[in-house]
Amino acid sequence: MLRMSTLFLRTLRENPAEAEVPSHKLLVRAGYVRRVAPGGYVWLPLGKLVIDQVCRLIREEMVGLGGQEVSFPALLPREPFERSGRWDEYGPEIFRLRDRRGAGYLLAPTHEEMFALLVRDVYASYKDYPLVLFQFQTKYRDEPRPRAGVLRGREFLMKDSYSFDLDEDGLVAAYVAHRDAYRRVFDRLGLRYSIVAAVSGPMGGSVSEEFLAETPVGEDTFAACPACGYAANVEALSTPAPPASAPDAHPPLAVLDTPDTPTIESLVATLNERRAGGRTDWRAADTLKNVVLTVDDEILVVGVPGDRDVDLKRLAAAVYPGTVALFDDFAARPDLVRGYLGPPGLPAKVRYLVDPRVVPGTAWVTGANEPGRHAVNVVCGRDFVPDGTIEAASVRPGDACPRCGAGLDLRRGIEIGHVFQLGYRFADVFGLDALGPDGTPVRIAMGSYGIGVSRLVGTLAEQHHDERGLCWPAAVAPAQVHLVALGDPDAALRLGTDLAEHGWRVLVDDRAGVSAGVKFADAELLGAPAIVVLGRRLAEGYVELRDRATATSTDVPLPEIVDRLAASLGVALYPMG
RNA sequence: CGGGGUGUAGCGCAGUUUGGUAGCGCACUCGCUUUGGGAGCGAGGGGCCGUGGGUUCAAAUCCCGCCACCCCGACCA
Repeated sequence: MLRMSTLFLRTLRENPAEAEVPSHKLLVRAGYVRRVAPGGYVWLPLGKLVIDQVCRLIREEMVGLGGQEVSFPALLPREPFERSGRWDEYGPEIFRLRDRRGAGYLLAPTHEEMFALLVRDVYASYKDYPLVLFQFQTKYRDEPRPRAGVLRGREFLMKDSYSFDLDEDGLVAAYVAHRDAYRRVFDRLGLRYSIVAAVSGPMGGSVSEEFLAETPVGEDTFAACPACGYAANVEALSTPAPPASAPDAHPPLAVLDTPDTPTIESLVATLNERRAGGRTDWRAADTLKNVVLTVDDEILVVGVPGDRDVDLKRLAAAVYPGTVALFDDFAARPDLVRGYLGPPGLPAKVRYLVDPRVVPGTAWVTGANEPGRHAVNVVCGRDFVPDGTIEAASVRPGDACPRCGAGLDLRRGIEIGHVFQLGYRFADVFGLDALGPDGTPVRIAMGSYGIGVSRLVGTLAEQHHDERGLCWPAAVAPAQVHLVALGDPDAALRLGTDLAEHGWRVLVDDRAGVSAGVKFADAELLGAPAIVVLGRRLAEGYVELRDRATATSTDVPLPEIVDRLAASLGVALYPMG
């Protein structure tokens, strides 16, 4: 039982100036966290209780699928990460440091290497597998821009687990078990989320899905199909290609003078003014926009329909692990005519990739590679042949679902979990084998599965709050019952002790000399799901039971309060500690 | 990385234009009153004015550098 009179807590009446998103404002105002560094937060007693409850709940599910808990250091030697290539691949996101002898270390952004090495060193036989290990560990990533309180920090708590199997079927089974366990975790937390196809990034491997909690402040955009339920991160979304048609069905290519038309908008206006090709219905979608980029040090030109932009995140995912940047040194490349680029006549050595919508037989308006000139009826497959296709065009609501063709919705979400079938990437690097029954080594297939625990707390606050404050799900609330003592606190303390003995986490506001209004406001801000007021009707044997989420209240005879709480909380009970 | 904004007590802010010993609200301490929706009166404590340099008799205030935080842009061929 916690007592407000001694709890290390000071609520704030006003929002912190630095906070923008609701969860950040409320977690600071309600005294759950405080910022101590860019992207670094201290968890105060109430916040720590929530973290612990979330960990407990996740741990139950991980143990439930056969996982065994370990704990690695966050401070790791650099060699394993050099061997896997991620010392370089992760780039500036890794916090690197040296010890007094000059040896290289890092603060781990994730632990695949270490788990692969550990299992290799401990296990040797096929009889040892399958295996799932997990840990709760602080991760460090030098984010370019920490944001939104605990939603994107540079130091954060993660549950990461790793599966080790003798074959691909075993890996799939472990993957499915994790996916199911994650669904149970997030369902028990009352989160609204979607499981979406994802790109793997520095993890490598083929199959990966993200769990995205829907909220307007989310940093990930994903496409969801209202018809068939398909969902994918926009970075992983594939574009259905229209059927190819005969390239000869179009009039021959013609070059027009189109002065002062460096943008798609100005080009379309000019085409319509000039009645180019006898038409006045030219649209941006009739043009082919050619964007010059660099991938590492190589120049890449990407062609997308003119009504779309190149989405650098999608492009980066498509060319990973290459690093993408916009090309801007046109002065050094006079053969790349800025504003008037087109695929026929591009320098031969420049790689040219197009959006999947640009199929053979489609006709476009493009630059003619001369200042102030464009070409019409530029037909793919006749006038130019791209080097390939690439998923780089921006995704828009209504784009076709790759599975069923219906129009997609675009939504925003926070990545709260990610599951990967890594396959053999790390096992290959470290020689992770088991000796098989026939005496030959069997390479171990790995999976990697993460839940951002500290981010999850921020996400819960984001999805469970109202204008008065937080509103925790009972499963992880720092207190499931908040007792407000309006007169002498003795009765509340007795009831609190009683409720705690029934297994509830209880917070009693036993502060002396604090007005009822302040106590009510604090109770609503702190967000316990059930609030019990011991006030004016206590003498008659009644207390008032308030439901934080619905803001409804009823007077309940004192002897019935335990049953009423059990009914309204409706969850399994977990004793504090 | 670029642009904009902001750094003054634990929190929210004024003061900077026009240099002259640092203020308000909340929070905190003490006293009296009040006690079911952020109470009243009175008396207090607490600040290297982000940081380093410069100008000046004198700098929160003017000048230069740096750091941090917030927002926007990461952008179109």
